[in-house]
Amino acid sequence: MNPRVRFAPSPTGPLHIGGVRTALYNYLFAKKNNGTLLLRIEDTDQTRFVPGAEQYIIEAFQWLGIPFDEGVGIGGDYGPYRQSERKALYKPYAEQLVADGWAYYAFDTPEMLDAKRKEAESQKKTFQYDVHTRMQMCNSLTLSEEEVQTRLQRGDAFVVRFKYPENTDIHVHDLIRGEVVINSNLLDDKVLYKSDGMPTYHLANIVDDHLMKITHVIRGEEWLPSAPLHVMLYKAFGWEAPQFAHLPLLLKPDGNGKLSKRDGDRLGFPVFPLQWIDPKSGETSSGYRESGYLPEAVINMLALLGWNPGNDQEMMSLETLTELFSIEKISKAGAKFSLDKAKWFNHEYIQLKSAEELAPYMIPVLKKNGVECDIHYLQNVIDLVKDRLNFINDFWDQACYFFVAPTEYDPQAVKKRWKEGMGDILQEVMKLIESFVPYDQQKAHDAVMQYIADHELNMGQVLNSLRLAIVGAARGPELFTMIGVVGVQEVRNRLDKAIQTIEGVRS
RNA sequence: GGCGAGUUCGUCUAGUCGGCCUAGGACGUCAGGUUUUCAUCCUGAAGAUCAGGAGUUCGAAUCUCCUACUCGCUACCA
Repeated sequence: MNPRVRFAPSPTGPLHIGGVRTALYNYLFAKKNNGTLLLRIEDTDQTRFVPGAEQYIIEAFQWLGIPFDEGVGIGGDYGPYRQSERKALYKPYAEQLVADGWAYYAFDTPEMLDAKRKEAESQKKTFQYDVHTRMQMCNSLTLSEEEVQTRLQRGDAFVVRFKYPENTDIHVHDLIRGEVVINSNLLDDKVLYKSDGMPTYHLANIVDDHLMKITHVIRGEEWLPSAPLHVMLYKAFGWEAPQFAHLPLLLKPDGNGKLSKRDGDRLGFPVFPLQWIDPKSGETSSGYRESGYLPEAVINMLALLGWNPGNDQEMMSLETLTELFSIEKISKAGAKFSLDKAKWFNHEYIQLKSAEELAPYMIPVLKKNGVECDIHYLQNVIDLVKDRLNFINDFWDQACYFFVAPTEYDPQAVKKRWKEGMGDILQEVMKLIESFVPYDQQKAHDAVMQYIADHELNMGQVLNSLRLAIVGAARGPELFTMIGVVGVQEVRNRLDKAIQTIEGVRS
């Protein structure tokens, strides 16, 4: 049977990069095995719902190039795929569990539970609603049948809690961690169905995974502690449980904690695929897309954070990753996010792209700086500077002088290169360059070199001074190539201006 | 506190069921080289006694046990 896997985010905000990796692994696993990947939105917590989050999630995966086969925004035979739209479906399952003795109604109010917790705390203990305490609480196990019915009919608030069997070892077989065993006496009777008529994650998850014929649950390690509950639920329903794989966590670059929303802007890298503006606070969180990352680079980097192909290969397209992916090679320990490595990946992926492919990315960068230009000119410039780009957004910093003449000249470079009388020398050099019409890079180069040799000039000073006039600093690509791209006439203009500015100040 | 998981260079990791590991690669770092400049690029170097301890064994990063530390969970959140 072909596997069916799901990515099931909660629309409580922007999609975390750790979530992206979880989705990616699900995708890779599905594709590798000719399976199906579906997107389910788990919006059972109405209090945490954030408008726009769902759309954000869909857009993020579009940008990343991770397509879903089924689910919200796509459709499919197992919908609806939004849990809020499946609300009515869960209650009978909760009731069935109660009827079968796997769960019970609990009428304890939040205040009562709070009091219990405080009381336990004062004795330096922790209150847990479990096999040891449930008979002291207000529920269908302790109340009479009539009382329970009365309360239910009266419309009293209630929740449904899972009733763990006593002293039973629960085995979770995890594809990454192997056998995990825990005794039921240690577990608390989790709420399955809330008083607001919504299921909790646990119930909705199991019911939907079953109904949607999910074969493999690949999710974050934070779910490992509740996995025993989930296997018990499958047992209680008499359903075959899917295979579980709990992924290692993505850790923050400094310290050891889980990578969180705050870390991104604190450490200078995005934690979200796309920029996100919080609808309530208006606070902006940066995204990979807006920071100038290529989706291919983000995917490659993420794939290697907790997985490897078993050899030294690092550069891998989504297709290659799919080919090579296997759950067995997923590591157990959490992985720290590394900005340097992310930067390196992005640099590599930019190099892989042609100027034609890169140009569409650069046009917005230019626009932001008030520049519009010919596409061929742009491509020429890209060819010249792309090997020095780590991010798309570096383009302006690395290439602005191709579009706007410099107005300032790096004083350090001026001091070092532009010696007395340089203006006159450059006038001569410029005349040589202008003598080739149309511009001939090789000939111009040779002529200038000859001139420098004949006059016993310092090559570094002459050429860098000319560069200074064009760029405004001691940087940039090969001089004569650059002159060809910028254009001789423009170089002439810039030189005149530079001489005027630099020597004007001097005299 | 309880429960669970994890622990190889600064970071990501390789290390198939013990020997080929005097622990390999990549990022980063450092040093050279290329270049008229900067960046790129190339070459090289430093860098983990495999968390610590005990055991099994002719032989352990690889098996067993103990300890330590880190993380996760411990909500009518997911």
